[in-house]
Amino acid sequence: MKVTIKDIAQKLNINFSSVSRALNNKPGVSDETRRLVVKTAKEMGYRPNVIARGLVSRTTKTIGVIIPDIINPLFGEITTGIIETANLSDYDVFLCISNWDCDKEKDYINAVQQKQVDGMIVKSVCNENASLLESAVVPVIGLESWTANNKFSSVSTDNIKGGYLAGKHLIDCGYRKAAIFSGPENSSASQFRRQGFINAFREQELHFDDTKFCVGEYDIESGYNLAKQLLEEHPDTDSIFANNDVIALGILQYLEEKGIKPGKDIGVIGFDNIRMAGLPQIQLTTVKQPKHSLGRIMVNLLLDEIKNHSDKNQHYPQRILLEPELIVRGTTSKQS
Amino acid sequence: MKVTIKDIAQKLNINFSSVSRALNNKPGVSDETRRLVVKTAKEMGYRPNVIARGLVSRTTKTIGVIIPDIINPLFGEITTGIIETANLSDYDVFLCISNWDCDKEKDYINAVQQKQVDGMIVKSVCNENASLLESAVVPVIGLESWTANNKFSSVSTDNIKGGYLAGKHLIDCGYRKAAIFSGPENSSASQFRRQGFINAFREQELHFDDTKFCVGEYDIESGYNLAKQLLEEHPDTDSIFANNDVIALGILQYLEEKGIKPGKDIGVIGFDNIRMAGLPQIQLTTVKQPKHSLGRIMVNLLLDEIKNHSDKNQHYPQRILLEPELIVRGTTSKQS
DNA sequence: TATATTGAAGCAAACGTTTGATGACAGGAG
DNA sequence: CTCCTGTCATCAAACGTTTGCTTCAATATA
Repeated sequence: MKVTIKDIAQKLNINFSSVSRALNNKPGVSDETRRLVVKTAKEMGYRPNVIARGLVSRTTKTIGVIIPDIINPLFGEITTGIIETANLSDYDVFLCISNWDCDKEKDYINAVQQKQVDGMIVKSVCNENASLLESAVVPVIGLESWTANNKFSSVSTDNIKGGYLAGKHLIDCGYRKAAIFSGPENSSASQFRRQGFINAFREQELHFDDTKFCVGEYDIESGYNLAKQLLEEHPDTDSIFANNDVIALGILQYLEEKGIKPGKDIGVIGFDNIRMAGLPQIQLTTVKQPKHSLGRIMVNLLLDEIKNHSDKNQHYPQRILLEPELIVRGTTSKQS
Repeated sequence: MKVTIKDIAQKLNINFSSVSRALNNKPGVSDETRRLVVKTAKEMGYRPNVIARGLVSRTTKTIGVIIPDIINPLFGEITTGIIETANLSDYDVFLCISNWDCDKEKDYINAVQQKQVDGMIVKSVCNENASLLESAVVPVIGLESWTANNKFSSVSTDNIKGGYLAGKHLIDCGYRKAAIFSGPENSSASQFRRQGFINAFREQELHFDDTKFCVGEYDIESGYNLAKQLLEEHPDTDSIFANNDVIALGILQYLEEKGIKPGKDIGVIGFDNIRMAGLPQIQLTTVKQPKHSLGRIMVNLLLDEIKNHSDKNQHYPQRILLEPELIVRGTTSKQS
């Protein structure tokens, strides 16, 4: 049976509030009773019921995390960063997987609030939920969800710069007929990456052919299918910027099957720098995101907002941008 | 401000218990008040406080999941299966990452119980925590943690059979001087895989050289390092059974760098069948685990035990074994 | 008409904590 | 000897629900 504060009090013939104060190191109990309480609490195997505590303190030391996918190692690493950082401050994490589904995301946003989380971190997959997030009763940190007049803070890799790095690198290598493979969302992330990419082309007074902006899913199959489709329709394409590494892996799969050599016959650059990208068999050129840092910084920001949540008026949404980094490997190379 | 059941009651000038009954479709309220309550509850944006509800119902509709690593896609897929299945029954998931650390695992086991989870799923990384799990106040399902006299149920791929499939396949291909690369744990999983593997050798009256049972971590680097070490010390090794695909990827990385052709010069077989294993550049022969099913079945088993948790006496720990499947790809082939 | 039956509403306890208010008692100052 | 101060303990309310019990009026039954 679960032992409560009252069980301890009864056993010691004292009032249960003394037990509470003793256990929480609050003043108002003599050293002797305190020692005694602590001792018997341990003996009886007492574990505070944090949900009862939460009822009165109105905090649960829990944050909700809503992400679209946990199999993609990008989110795996970000989530690891989130959980590790949260744990340092004794917070636990409700993990929810929206599976890129807008309705499911909406349900989760409501559900975690019902569970009285102290705050949430959301990688939103659609704009329709923006107002739901803005009207949340707890602080919200968005991952890659900055829009012009955001009501909540957001952390992201600098996607414009990341896109630019990708574009610039392709140009430097001599590629001129590039394509972009984007994920499904019309989120800021993919727009910014595209924008940065095109900026790089403009800067050199080069033209990016908009018909080569291809939208698919964020998975291997999609990369494979888009590559097939694109290269059949536009065989002159000389390079592809995949919006994430998983898509790029799909591209590489198609190229391998067709005997097209990435880096030689066609340039491929990804985004994220998941671990697989560095394998010698893959050697994917990519733009690195500081994945663990993203998680860590989001949590720190969130905990800070939780702390100051009472004085609403002094809350200004922040936008934090982390630096991307170009990682050059074998799937791109100087064209002669 | 958060709106409570009492706010609604006050607005409607009725008692708050009627509101509760109305909202929960319990008898004892007239249809008219029920309609009225439901309507104003919606208008006022009422969201039940599930933790207060949990205090009285003594359940939280939450399960704790403790796994060692979320970046490995194996656990990513299992976790996805867990979360999706749990959600179907309106359960949420506390996700904890032990990072293969025994102490951290212990802390988590205690922490999730304090948070009053209704049950937990644990992939334990060390035997020391067995008693902690057995004395848990809530049902526990182990992932790959069956021992002779288990007190809690456990779900696992049939690792003996999986090991056997791997061994048999290597033998069928003509490999005779095999090595095993194991993860760190002395858990049942790795022991069973080894045992099955050796059974296959015994069955053919072949000898497995025990000095080639190598213990490392479950990551790419470890696979790389073990491969380097093994092949320098035992250059006659003709095949390696990696206890998971990530280790195998590390092996392939080493082989690639050395110009050794997997499947031709040396056989490599993994375990899990993560998605990367099927990439044409990788083509890793492996033993497939039904990852999503593992998650699903663990949750169903757990929810069942939660339902019947009251009558302790009729609780018999079950052991559920799922079928592994050999997936033959390019890193093994018939030797002449 | 008197009594039993029903249905709807209200009351209050309980879940396990935290915490402000109150009380008892001792020791020190005047 | 009285008054004040401070320490430690108890009391009780509160957090937001659920739920058993009671009350009350209206209706049905005899």
